[in-house]
Amino acid sequence: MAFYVSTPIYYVNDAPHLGHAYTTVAGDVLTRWHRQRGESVWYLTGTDEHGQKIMRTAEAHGVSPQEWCDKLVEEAWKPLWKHLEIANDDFIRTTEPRHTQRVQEFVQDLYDKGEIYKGSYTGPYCVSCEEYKVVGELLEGELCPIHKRPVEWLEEDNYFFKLSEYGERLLEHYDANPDFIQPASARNEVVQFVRQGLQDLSISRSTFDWGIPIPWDPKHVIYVWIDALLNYATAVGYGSDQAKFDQTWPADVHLVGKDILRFHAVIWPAMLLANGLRLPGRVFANGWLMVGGEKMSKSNLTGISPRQLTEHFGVDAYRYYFLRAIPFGQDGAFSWEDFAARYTSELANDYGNLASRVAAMVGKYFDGALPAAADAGPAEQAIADGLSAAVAAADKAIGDNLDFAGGLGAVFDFVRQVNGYLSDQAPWKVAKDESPQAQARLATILYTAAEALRGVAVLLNPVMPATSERLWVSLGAEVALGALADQRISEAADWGRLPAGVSVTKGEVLFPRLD
RNA sequence: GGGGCGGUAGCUCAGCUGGUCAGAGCAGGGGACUCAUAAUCCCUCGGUCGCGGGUUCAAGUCCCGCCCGCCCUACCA
Repeated sequence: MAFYVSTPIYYVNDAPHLGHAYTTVAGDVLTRWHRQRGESVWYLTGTDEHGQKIMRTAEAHGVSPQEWCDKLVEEAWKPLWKHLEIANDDFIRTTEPRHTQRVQEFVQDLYDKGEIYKGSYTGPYCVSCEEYKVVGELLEGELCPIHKRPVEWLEEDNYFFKLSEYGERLLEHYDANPDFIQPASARNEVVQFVRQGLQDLSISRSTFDWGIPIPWDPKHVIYVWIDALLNYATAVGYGSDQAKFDQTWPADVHLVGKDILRFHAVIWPAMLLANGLRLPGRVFANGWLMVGGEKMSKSNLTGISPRQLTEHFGVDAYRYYFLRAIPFGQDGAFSWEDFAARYTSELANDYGNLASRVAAMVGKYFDGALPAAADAGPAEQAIADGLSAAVAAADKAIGDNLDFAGGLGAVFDFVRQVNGYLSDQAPWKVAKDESPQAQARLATILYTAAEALRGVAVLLNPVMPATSERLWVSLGAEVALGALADQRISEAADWGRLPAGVSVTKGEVLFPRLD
C-alpha cells in the first residue's frame, strides 16, 4: 500500500502565490519523509480548470478557457513546483480525458443508484455579476456586495445530490475517527456544521458550459467542486487502472487550505459513501499566512511572491522557513524580517556554521580524513543519545502528526547541542597537545561532531534536499553510505554509520550570510 | 444572532487530563573562546499569563460574565 498524499488541485484562475506554495511544500516534505521511512509513496498535485470564473478570465484575455489554462499551467504552475523541488508523482488537470471521462462515470453511477435527482435551485442572482451570490455575502437589504444593487431571486433546474441523507453517517465517521479532520479546531467547526443538518447539494449548472457535461443531460455541466474533488480518485486509476487504484486508494492525507475544508470533510466523504468507496485517512487543514496582519490570498497578489523570497533566501531556506515558523494548522504571521532573522540565526549561524567548523577542523588537524573515535566517553554518549532523541521526536512529529515546526525544532535543538559540545570539548585546544592521548581525544571529538552532522543531514533532507545533499557530500557520506535519499529515518540514529577514513571536505558555505 | 479558535516576556510562540507552569527561541545587556559563515558557548534583563468574579488546600490550566482579534454560518475554486 502506498502512503498517498494530495494537495488541493489549485484553481488556475491566476498564478500561484505563497499560500499555494505553502501547502505544496508541506506535502512534499511529508512525502519525502515517508519515502525515507522506506514506504511506498504517492504524492499528487494538480489544477482545477473548469468553472465560470476561469471562463470569464479567459474571455477577458481573448483566449479560450483551455488555452488560458494551458498557458498558466505550463508557464506558471509547473515551473514553480519544479523550482521549489516539489517531487510530486503525478500532476492532474481536470481538463484531461483521464479525469473527465471518469467523472462522468462516477456521476452516472450515483444517478443510477438514485443518489442524484432533478430539482430546482433558488438563489440570489446579481444581473451585473451574471452569477449567483452566496446568501451570507449579501449586503443589508439583499444587495450585491460588488455592485451594491438588489439581487434577483432566480430558480433553475438542477441536479441534486442527496447530501442531506449522509449527516448521521458522517458524524459517526468523525466520532469513530477523531483524527479524520485536523487540527481539532477545524474538526469542531465541521462537526458543528454537520450537526445543524445538511441540505442536498446542487451539482450541476446550466448557465454556462465550461465544465464536464452531465452524461444523461449534456445541457448541464457538473458543478466544479464535484468535478474537482474527484481528481483524488481519477488520478490514481479509479475506473481505469484497478491495480493501481487498489494499491493507492484511499488517500492517507488530504492537505487543504482551511477555506476549502468543508468540501473535503463533508461533501467529499459523502460522495464516497454514496458510491461505496473507502474514505480517506485524514483531511488536514492548514491556516492562512498572514502578512502585516492580513491574510495572504489572491486578492492580495500585491504581496510577496514565492520567487521573490527564493531569490533572496534560496529555495531550501524557503522550504524550511514556513514550516519551521508556523505551527501547521494555525494561521501564521510571517514577515521578511522574521524570515531574515530565522535564516541568520538558525540556518546560517547554528547549522551552516556548525558544518563549516567541523569540516574545517577535520581538514586542518587530519588533512580531511575523518579519524576514528578512539576515546569516546560520556560526552560522546550524550551526543549519540541526543541524536536518538532528535530522530524519534522528528519522526513522530513530522511523519505522524504533520507537526513540522515541532519536528524541526527537535532537529535544531540537537544542532545547538552539538555546538555546545564543541565549545565544551574545545578541540582547537586539544589539538595543541601532541600527546597520543590528546590526539585520540581530538579524533574522537571531531568524529563525534561529523557523525552528528551525518544524522542531521538525513533528518533535514526532506525539508532542504539541496543543502542536505551538499553536507552529505562534504562529509564523505555519499561515497561511504550511498545516496542521501536512500538513508532510512529508522537508521539515522544508529551511531557510527559514517566510517572513519572518509574524505571530509569543506565545500561551499551551506547558507551564505544575507546582504 | 448562532458557532469555532485565539488573546502568556519587546517579537514569534510552548505550556496534555489543575499542584516547581511562569517557560523556549529571537531581539537587548554582560562575559568566555577563536575551530568556524565577525560564527559559537555561558550568564543576564524581561511577564498583574486580556479583564472581573467564582470553584478548590491549589488555576494561564476548570466554571460564569465581559472586552478584543480572526474565522465559519452551505453550493464563488
